[in-house]
Amino acid sequence: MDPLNALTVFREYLTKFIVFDDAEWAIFKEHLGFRMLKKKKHFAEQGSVCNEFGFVVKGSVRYYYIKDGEEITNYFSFEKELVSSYKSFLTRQPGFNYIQALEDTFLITVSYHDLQAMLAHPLLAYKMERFGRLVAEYYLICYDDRMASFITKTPEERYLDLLTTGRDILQRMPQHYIAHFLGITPVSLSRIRRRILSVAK
Amino acid sequence: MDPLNALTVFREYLTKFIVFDDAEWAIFKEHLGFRMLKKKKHFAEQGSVCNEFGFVVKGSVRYYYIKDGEEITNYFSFEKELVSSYKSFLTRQPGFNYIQALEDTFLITVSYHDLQAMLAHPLLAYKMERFGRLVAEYYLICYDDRMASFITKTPEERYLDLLTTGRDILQRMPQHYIAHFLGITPVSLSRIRRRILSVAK
DNA sequence: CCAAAACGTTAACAAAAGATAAGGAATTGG
DNA sequence: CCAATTCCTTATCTTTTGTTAACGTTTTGG
Repeated sequence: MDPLNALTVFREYLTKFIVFDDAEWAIFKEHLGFRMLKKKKHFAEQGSVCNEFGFVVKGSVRYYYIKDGEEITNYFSFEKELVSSYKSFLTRQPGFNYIQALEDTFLITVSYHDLQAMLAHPLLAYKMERFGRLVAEYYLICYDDRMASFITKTPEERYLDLLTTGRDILQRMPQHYIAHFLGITPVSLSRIRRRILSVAK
Repeated sequence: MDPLNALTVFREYLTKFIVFDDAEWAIFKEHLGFRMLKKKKHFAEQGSVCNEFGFVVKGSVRYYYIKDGEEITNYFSFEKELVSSYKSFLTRQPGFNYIQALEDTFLITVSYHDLQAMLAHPLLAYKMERFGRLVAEYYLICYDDRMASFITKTPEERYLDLLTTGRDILQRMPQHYIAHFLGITPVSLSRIRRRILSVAK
């Protein structure tokens, strides 16, 4: 993956939240890192403080917890999405979840230290605060939608929703990860699929 | 409720996120509203754009959806907490949930229009962006914790957690609201309680 | 290329949750 | 103050999910 091209992709993505002029971008750029994460390697680990957030240029990751010795997948990120163990990153406390590359994954990263430097930089501070606000609001809304689906819908309904909106997840993730993402066991998801198929035909 | 005292409480609460000096506060204050919400009256309604966020000075509210004609309670806010139908407020689209006062509730409010004015005000813009970022990050973390509990825990475990951390909710909310908040039916919560009692003794 | 691991389905049984209804206690609203 | 409503529990029955295990298929990694 060509870093120059990756930067272009990232800058384009950021316009969703904020537009940096060339002078600002020149400074911003200097605070970025690049990271190649081999398949199955971790971006964040339980018990460790997450020191960076990332932007997926190519590849994908899953978020998971370990409960009773078992991995429970919680979330996924794909190309052109941000990645971080947000709580740990923001609070500087050890995190509870792992983030793992599911294929060779190329990331642009910003360390906590560099983010603070940009937030304190006279020429960037205002836009960085705004950027942070808009990103946090964006993810807040995502969480709100997801919480609502857990409160008001059955696992089967959540799976049906996913069928219409979860192209990447459905096509690129193994089913047992999807099951935990929906809040159920892999066996249960397999049964739901059969139920749906038998109704459909 | 005395508005002057309420403003003092609100200013103190805000220091959790940001400290306004007297000049800034003088401007900020002018953008606030006060609202008395009688028991059972709504702060936000399904299908309407939520035009304000609030700060609960006294009282409490619940958030709920209507699904298949039934009310499903999703969340609560008590004294010294913010209230809004966030997604609707932020996106200016009709919201999906109701917010209802559970007792006579006194709120300090900020309209979307006033918030935008403050975000655009030269003397406030920077701190308001920062304030917005920190608030959104705070709630992001709350959502993250709650999602994690739905993915990794059983309803019984979530109720046990609530017993240690949910004083306000347990003492001030009827049990059938708490049940939906935990993602289960009231009948099921009643059974869980019995199960716990029979184990405890 | 092959052995090992991972994956999805199915079955059988147990545990839990949903739906419905009934009864009694507590609350409420004129 | 009293009738009506709301609330919680309990019981019964149905549906769904969890658990464990087995089996065949696919994928993986040396």
